[in-house]
Amino acid sequence: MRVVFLGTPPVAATCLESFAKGSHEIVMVGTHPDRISGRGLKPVPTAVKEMATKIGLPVMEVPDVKDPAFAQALRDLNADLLVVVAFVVLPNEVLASTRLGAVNLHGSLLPKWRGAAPVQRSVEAGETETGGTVFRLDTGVDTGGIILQEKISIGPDDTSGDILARLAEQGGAWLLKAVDHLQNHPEDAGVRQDPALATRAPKLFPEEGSIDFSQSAQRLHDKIRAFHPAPGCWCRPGGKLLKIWRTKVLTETVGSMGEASRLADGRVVVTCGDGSLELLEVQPEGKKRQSGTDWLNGQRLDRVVLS
RNA sequence: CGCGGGGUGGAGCAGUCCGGUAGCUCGUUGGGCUCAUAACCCAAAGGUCGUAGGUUCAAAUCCUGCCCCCGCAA
Repeated sequence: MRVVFLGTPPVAATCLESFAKGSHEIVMVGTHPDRISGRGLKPVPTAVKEMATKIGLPVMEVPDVKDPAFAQALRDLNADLLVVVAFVVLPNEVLASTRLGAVNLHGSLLPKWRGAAPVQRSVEAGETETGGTVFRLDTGVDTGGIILQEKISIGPDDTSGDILARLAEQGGAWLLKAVDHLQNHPEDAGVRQDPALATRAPKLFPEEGSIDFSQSAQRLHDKIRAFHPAPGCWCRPGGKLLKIWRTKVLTETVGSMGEASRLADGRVVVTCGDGSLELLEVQPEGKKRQSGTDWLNGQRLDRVVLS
């Protein structure tokens, strides 16, 4: 089939790479324009653009999906299907621009965790299982009929980054399978989602990563995993930002709540509301990531109040 | 020219404002103590202070250029 691929972040790029190895012809790759980003505010191409360029596919930058010119450009491509991974909500005119509409890969077991951050929210909730869903796009947010759904497990120490990598690894194959299916059954509208089971997965914001050490160690551990590798969880000992990247849940506690101190063997732990967290990897403002032990070594103190 | 922090033995840091012996917490190595140990005691090795110039009797420290790392913001 003639397909147009739409996507932006690294996960989508990895899916594109493996999807491109299938038998379908990718007639165009659409992605966000280069963004002013990073230190120095230079324009940076999206991961999808870089991947498309690398494997020699034509790229189209899409500043605004609601622009009629976009829908027209798609119609001109005379494609059978839009394959969408982590893009934006598409208007009807765009969905109608191909023969069979559009399919999307979403990082959850829909109808659970609809929205921008399904993987992060499921990790934060302490779930042990999630997955990927390929469904037919409609104008709602992740509401369309389900073509295919695959499960993956979430380990007790897995981060959002780990799960996203796993999804990206398999996403292309899932998309291929779904597109093959639609090629043979173009009329299949997919399995309807039960709205009663739907939950929301809103985007993570940096300020939401603030750590309250009165919460249980397990809950904080889940949150820290969810916010890894972005935007990160943090606290402000002495007013300066300290990111907490990796932790381990311990039952033993030392010192008072919110206080980081050294165990006899050198491990650094902070007491929480229920249990404690060993600080495996932290990052002071303006510094590189380092082990909790290294960090406390440099503090010239035996204990540091984190919050 | 978006804002800001940083580069000092293997690691994390102090010292820089107010130039004058290279310091702290660890790690490593050797020895000791111990039934034993990641604990404790003793000792040792290990540093062109990012880099190139400048000022000075003297520069980690003051001045200038360059390289590299990171946080915020988007």
